[in-house]
Amino acid sequence: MGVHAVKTAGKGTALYSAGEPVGKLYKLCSGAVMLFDLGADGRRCVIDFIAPGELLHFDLNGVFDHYAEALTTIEYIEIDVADAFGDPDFSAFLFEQMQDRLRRERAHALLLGRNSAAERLAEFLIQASARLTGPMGELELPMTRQQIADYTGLTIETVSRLFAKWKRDRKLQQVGRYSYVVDQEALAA
Amino acid sequence: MGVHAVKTAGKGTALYSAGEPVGKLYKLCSGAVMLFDLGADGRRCVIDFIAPGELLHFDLNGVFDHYAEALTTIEYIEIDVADAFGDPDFSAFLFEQMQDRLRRERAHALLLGRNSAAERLAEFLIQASARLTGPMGELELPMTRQQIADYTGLTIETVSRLFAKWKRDRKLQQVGRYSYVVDQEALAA
DNA sequence: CGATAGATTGAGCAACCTCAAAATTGGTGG
DNA sequence: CCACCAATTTTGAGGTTGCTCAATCTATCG
Repeated sequence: MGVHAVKTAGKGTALYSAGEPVGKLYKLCSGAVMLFDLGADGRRCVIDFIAPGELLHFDLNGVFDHYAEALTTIEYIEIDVADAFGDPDFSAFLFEQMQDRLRRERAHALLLGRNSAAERLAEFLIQASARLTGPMGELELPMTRQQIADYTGLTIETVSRLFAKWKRDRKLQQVGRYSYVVDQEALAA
Repeated sequence: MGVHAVKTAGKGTALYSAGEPVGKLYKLCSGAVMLFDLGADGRRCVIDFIAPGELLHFDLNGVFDHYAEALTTIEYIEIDVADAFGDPDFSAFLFEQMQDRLRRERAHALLLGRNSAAERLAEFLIQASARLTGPMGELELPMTRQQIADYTGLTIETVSRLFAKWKRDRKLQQVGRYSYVVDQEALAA
């Protein structure tokens, strides 16, 4: 594998779209990326949120079957698909990343299977805390209410109401535009 | 990879359980297997249904994080995890299987994100038709209503009511204990 | 033939969605 | 710095869907 330049993209940039031929693999270095899909009826479903160090997708050929969009200004590396099979170290990395992603997709399905809106959203916050926590222990949620709704299978209004309720109950504190402090104990109940 | 004997297991056999140390990989030869998870509260969530030719899991070490149970009498092969890395052919197979599984998990999440019960269940039948169709074009559903409910995030009663309604509307015909003929066109609407 | 697990059907209700309006935020330019 | 605009979020009221609870029906197996 050769040396790869770190590229930059602004918030809102579409990194790739469904239907485009696959060219490169992307490894996120900083910032956050959202992966999503569009149903036949235009309904959007958020598949996953990507954190630094993770690969965006695992398709080495064919066309993309989902969309990737930067939630913040990001830094990332492009990796040529030809490099993927040659390097045994990279193969091992690829395998681990796929395992991780399978686990997360499973956790996501489990979240969506939960019946109550409160359980779904609490589970989302707990999952997010494990991966998107900043240096000071605060949770960074650089996504809109709509995107949270599309990840949890709820409406934006339901998400908004639950956040408001939890703020009143001191289970959730907003400490910045996108920063929260979460009482995981309280939310788990 | 050496020669592996084909093993057999009866309907209802637990192939592995969450928490057990991973030993072997399993490739299904005939029959159907259900993968599922148990929430902290005992709620069961069906992750996937496995068809012949597919691997059950992709964990090479550590402990299982889900359960696998035979839905029918099955035949399968056990593969030693040590063989996985050596053989390049098997590595490629493993990679393809993981890609397939990621796609299916994604499709599952998309299904669960749909808002109406009818859409979720119709999507399940359409997905199942693509993978679990028998030699004569009939859909084999060797799972209980409860298992379908746990896969679609619905209750058993809702599943039962929708099946009954679709049978009345001739969108679904039951031709055997576990066999159906599906009018995919009609269900997609 | 009885026993047991699974499936069906019905009635009532609560949770969440829908629709609508107001409030807040962030960005832009004067 | 302030005014204005667009986008997002919040809040409210009402309606529907699907869940809950409960009883009946069916199939399978000893």
